[in-house]
Amino acid sequence: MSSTNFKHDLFNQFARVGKALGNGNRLELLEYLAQGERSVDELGKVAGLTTANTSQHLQQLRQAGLVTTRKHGLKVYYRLSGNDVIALLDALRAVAQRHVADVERLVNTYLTVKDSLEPVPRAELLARVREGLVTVLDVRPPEEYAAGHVPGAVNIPLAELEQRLEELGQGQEIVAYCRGPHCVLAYEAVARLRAQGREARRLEDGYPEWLAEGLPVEGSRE
Amino acid sequence: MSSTNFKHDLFNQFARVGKALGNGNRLELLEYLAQGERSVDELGKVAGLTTANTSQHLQQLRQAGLVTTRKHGLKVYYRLSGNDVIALLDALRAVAQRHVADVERLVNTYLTVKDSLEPVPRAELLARVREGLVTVLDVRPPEEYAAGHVPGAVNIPLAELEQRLEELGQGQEIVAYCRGPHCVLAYEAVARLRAQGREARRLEDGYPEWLAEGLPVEGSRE
DNA sequence: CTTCTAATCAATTAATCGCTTGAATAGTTT
DNA sequence: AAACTATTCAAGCGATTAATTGATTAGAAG
Repeated sequence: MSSTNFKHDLFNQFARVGKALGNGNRLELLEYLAQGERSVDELGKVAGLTTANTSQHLQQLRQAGLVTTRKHGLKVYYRLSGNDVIALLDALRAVAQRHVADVERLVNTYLTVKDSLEPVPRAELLARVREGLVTVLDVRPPEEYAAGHVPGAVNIPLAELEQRLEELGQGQEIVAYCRGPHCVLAYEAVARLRAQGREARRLEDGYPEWLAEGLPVEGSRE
Repeated sequence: MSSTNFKHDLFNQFARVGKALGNGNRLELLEYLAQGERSVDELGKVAGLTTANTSQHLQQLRQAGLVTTRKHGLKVYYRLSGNDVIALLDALRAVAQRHVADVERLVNTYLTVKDSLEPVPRAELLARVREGLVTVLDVRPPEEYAAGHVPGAVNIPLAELEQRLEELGQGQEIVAYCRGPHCVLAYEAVARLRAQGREARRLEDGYPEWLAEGLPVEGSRE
């Protein structure tokens, strides 16, 4: 095999991964899987796709090496192949945010208006959690919280936030997080908390990035 | 706009970048551009594509925000939009190498047989260069070397390596590098140097990663 | 001004992709 | 065993992609 053929073959293989990332629904599925293992049916429901369509997209992701499966009874559970997939997703999103004008505009008009403050770095949050100086709020759905979360985080889905304010330590700053760097839930939570007179900020990125950095995690995920 | 629509729109925009990465020829073009700015014609020649085809692929990359252009006379020069694109390419290749069996096999059967030693970390090479304890060999084509290279690196294209051995400091270890983590040229150079009784290793990854890490660089690139 | 050159544009064609639909497979429950 | 369920498979159809070809545009050189 000549080195040119080698290079072509190799880069075509790399392109398989790129192709898998070239569909919005598949990227959404990857973000949901970054919260923890899920079955096809569950993924279809949360992503708003039919089971058949979900299954086909997952097959694509699997062939590209981005997810792995295990079977239990009738159900097939999918999960990310490793934390490096989280890093890849983050690199993709970072490039898109910096260089794709439509992304910048979407983020500015939908997210930044809700919270324009700098997010709290993970290392800083970890230190403050250990000193009990902050309340951590996880606004994801309960099953995602159960799969794994920042130690000591309180899980309150957005719809219940106003009714459960007293569960969040009085007089403490609240740091909210969600599924990733562009998750509306955390932005919305921070806006609502501030409207109630609370001091609130977002955690930098989301739970998957906390996990990928090797920081301590609570929950059934390991 | 509902948050579901926002999410779909946003992830579809992210997918634009993914799509751009979903073609082997485009990934090769990105790797060549990571060495420095090039014109369409030059890129077509080095990638083995027609100018028209090259131009179309570059348009795709440009619409995805991965490259930018400037025009000088008849020529249009393309360059990467930023170092974060290098990081994205590396994340993609890393995931593919770890999770795509065909990549693993290609790398093992074509690269690892030429050099199975651990590459030299960039920080270590930088320290040893400053102490004059090592010879750095850049095996890329001269125009890529001229666009930017590791300080003090000697540029010898592979075809001239055996004839120009005496240009490489006697009794010193040689650290060779090339275009990126899977560049055949550095692997081949190390194998040939060892066959000549020289002590030789590869630099971890390649020049673009050196640059992206903010380490000192020589050449017309800035 | 004419000729040449680099890049882009536009159209064509075959291949691939995404979604839907319904059948098939494999496991569980009654 | 029959009925139910979760997932995959297979086929169909419209949309999109990649490479080629030739025309067009814009700049340089003679």
